[in-house]
Amino acid sequence: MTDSERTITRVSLHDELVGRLRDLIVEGELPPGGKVPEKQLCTDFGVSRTPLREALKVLASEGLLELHPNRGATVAKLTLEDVDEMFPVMGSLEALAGELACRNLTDESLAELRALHYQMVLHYHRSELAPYFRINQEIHEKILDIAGNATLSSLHRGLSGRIRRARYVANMSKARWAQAVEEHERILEALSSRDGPRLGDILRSHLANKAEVIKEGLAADTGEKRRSA
Amino acid sequence: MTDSERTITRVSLHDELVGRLRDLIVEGELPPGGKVPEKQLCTDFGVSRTPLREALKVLASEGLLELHPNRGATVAKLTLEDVDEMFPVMGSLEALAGELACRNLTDESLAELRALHYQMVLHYHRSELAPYFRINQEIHEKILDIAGNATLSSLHRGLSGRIRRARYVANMSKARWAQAVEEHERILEALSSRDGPRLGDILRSHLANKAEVIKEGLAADTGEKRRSA
DNA sequence: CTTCTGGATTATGCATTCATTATGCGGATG
DNA sequence: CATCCGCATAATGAATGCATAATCCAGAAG
Repeated sequence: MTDSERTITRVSLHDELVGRLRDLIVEGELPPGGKVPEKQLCTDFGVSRTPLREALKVLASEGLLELHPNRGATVAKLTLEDVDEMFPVMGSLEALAGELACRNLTDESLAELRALHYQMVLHYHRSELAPYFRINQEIHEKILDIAGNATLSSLHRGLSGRIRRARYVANMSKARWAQAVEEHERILEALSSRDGPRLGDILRSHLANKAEVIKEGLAADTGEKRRSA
Repeated sequence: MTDSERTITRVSLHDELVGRLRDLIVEGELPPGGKVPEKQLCTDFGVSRTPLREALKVLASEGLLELHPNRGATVAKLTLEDVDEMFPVMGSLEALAGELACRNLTDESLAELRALHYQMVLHYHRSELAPYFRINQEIHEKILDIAGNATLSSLHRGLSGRIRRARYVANMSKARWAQAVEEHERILEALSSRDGPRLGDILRSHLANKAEVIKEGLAADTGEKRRSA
C-alpha cells in the first residue's frame, strides 16, 4: 500500500491547510483586515492548532497574513499603495515571461492560447464577467507556464494570489473592459509573431492598466461593508 | 508594508529562529543538500521543536529548505538550472528597481552610491574579495532601497538570499572581476544621468554576467567535499 | 561471502497541555 | 459622573508527549 492513490491528504496536513486557508483568504471568506479565528478554523478543519499555526506562519511569510505578537493574525488588506507597488513588479515579471514564452512557443501552445483568447472574447461579448476573469487568468498563467521558469511562476503566483481577491471587487467600466480585450488582441498578435520584446512591452502596459482598474475598484470599495457570503 | 517601526525583534522566538536559521543556511553552516537535524538545532538554540518546526515551514516556503514528508527537511541546493531560472528574474527585478530609482534619485542618494562605488573599486584594486562583495551587495540593495518599492525589495531579497551562499564559492576570474567593475562604472554613469531605461538594461546584462560567474563557481564546486572546519 | 529480511531505534508529525499576555468588565476613587 | 486600576477570562505562543513511519543494523540463508 504505497502512496500511489492516497491523495486525500496531498502531502502533509499543514501543506493541505496552507492551500485551504489560501483559498479562504483569496475568496474573501476571511475578510481583509479581520482577525483569523484560530480555534474556529481548527474545529472547522478538524485539525489541531499546531499544523494550523504552521500554516499561518507560511501564509504570513507569503504576505497574505500579518502576525501580531500575542495578538493573533489578521488578513493583510490590500491598500492602494500595495497595488501601486505590486503591479509594476507584476508587469516586469510578466514581461519577462512574455519574452521567455516567445522563445519556446510551440504551435500547439500558440493554438491553445488562441483558443483561450477567443473564448475569453466570447465571454466579453456576452458580458460574462466571472468566466472572462477566469479565462483571462488562465491565459496569463499559460504564458507563465510556457515561459518554463518555475521561479518566475512562483513569484508571479504569489503576487497574483494577493491581488486576486481584490479583483473580485473590480467592477471595471465598459471602456476599461474594451481596452483590456484590445490589449489581449495585441498580446495574441505578439505571440503569433513571436515578438518577445514587443510582447513584454504590451504585457507591461497591460498590467499597468490592470492596476488602474484594481485601484478604481479599491477606491470604490473604500468604506464599504463586506458581506460575508 | 506595515513593518515601518515594527521591524524590531518583536515577534520573538519563532521569528528570531527564522532569521537565525536563514543565516545558518546562507553562511553554509548547514550544507546544501544535507539534512536539517531538528533535535540538534533544538538543543543548540535552546528552544522546543514547535517554534523550530514553524520556522522550518517558513524557510521552506521561501525556497531555502525542502520538506520531504516523513523524511525531514533538507537544505535546498542550488543547481545550475536554478541559477538559470533565478537570474533572469533577478535581472528583471533589478532593471525595474533601476528605473524606479532613477525617478526618485536625490543628489544625496547619488552621492552615497558614488561613495559606495568608489569604495568598492578600491577593494577591487586591492583584490579584497570579501569587502568587494559586501559593498557590491550594498550598492544593489541601495538601488532597491531608493526605488522605494517594498514588494520589489522583498522579492529581490528572497532570491538574493537563496543565491548568496553560492556566491561564497564564486571565485571569479580576473577578467570577470574587471568586467563586473566596468559594468558598475556604467551603472554609476546611468545613475548620474538618471537614465532609467539605460540603467535597467545595464543591470539586466550585469545580472546575466553575474549568473555566468555563479554558474562557473557552481560547476567548479561540483563534487567538492566540504572542508572540515 | 554476500544479500535479504526482520526487528529495533530514532526521528518526525500531530495532539494535548501549560504558561503568558491582552482585553474586557467591574468596582473604587477623585 | 467619569476615570483609572485591578482582576478574571479567553486566546495565543511554546513545550511535551504519543503514535507512526523510515532507516539502520544484525542475523540467517543461499
